[in-house]
Amino acid sequence: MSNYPVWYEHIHTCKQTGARLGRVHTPHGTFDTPVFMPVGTQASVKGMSPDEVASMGAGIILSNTYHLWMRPGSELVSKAGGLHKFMNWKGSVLTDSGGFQVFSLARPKDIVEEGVHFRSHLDGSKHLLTPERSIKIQNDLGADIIMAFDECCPYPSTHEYSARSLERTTRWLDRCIDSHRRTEDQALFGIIQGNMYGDLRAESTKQITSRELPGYAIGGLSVGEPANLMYEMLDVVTPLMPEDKPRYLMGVGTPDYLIEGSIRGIDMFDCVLPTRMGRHGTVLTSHGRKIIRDKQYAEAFEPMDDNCDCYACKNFTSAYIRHLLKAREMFGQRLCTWHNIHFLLSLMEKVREAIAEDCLGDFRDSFYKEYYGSR
RNA sequence: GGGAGGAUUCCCGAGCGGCCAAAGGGAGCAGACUGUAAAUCUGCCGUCGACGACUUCGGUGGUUCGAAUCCACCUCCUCCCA
Repeated sequence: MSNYPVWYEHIHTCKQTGARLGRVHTPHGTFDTPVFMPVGTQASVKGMSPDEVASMGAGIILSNTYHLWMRPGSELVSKAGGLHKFMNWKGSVLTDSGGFQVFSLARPKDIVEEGVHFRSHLDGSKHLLTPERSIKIQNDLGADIIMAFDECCPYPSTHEYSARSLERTTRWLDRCIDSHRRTEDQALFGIIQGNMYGDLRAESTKQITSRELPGYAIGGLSVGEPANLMYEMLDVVTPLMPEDKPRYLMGVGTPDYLIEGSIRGIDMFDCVLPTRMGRHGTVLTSHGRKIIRDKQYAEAFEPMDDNCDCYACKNFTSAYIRHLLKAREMFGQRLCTWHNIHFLLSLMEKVREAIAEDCLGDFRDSFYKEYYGSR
């Protein structure tokens, strides 16, 4: 069917919006797109067992090169038989390259042509992460999809810096391609950068997609810029991307971004938001965000979301879950996480149905009406 | 019966003459969270018509320009000796 270990099967394009309905095939199964990928940075979706995550319908999860490199070490994971076996996840896995850590780690970081000098957040020890090393680690981890080592430059950044950063990301991509050793069962995705500059985004897209790869990602968005700016960038980039490869918008996960991204032709999304927010006591519902920890839910003897059929909503009341959260019982965090992941997975399912029926625009309108409310 | 210590804002607990509406915790309240250094972080937390004013530190009186802080008595706790 394809020369790649991971390939995209296009099923339908929404006549109303142009959104893509598809299916991605990997060595560990297939999943329908647009898809939301829960994040399990340290080989675990925080608080959830793999069975629980799978039972919600997740076909693919994310994990992280940097974290697993620092602990327990990629050789150990390799010895264990790879990430899938190590964590007993039977679906697909995507590993991020550590590129995002270059951007997010709040400590002196030295970005040079060779790579990035890091200090471990665990013990302060010094390390150098390079494109070659990132790929080697990801080869050891054994995910189905691995990501190029890129530089995700912050917002705002100057045009000049963003341009230099973009060029470096492309050079790093070539080094990733050259050092990739498991091309038969691991698909390497390139990452488009360019910050918030249309011309740079276009240039980066041209450069990255000129390399023959099984998929492409858009990085460096959703880093604090206004929503309109992100949509503007997507409108520049997605039309320039090949139609026969999956398109992954990195780090995006609010319901509105997922819908708007889908409309703009994105196939894959990931975000820590549902798990982190869940642990912090906030849930996404069909009626908008609810800080379930707040006093207003103290006597809410009803589900967090009356339109939800997740384990938490089917079995427990807001009042009970609020109590668990206030009492710092971990089950409360688990239930909120459970609900949030389920919420986004089921949102994507509805998005896919709407694409199939050529009415994603209508779906968006009715979803927003309910989510943001007119109350 | 004798001796010693103590009572501080919801709780614990600093403070020991002015810089004290009173440290610091906890609890409470509100908010943030977008390729996870995040079971985290931030703000508020005496009252008010609030960049100022007013009422507080067991009670009542004193000393002092000025007291949660010093003195006297009272109330209540705790501990030690009989």
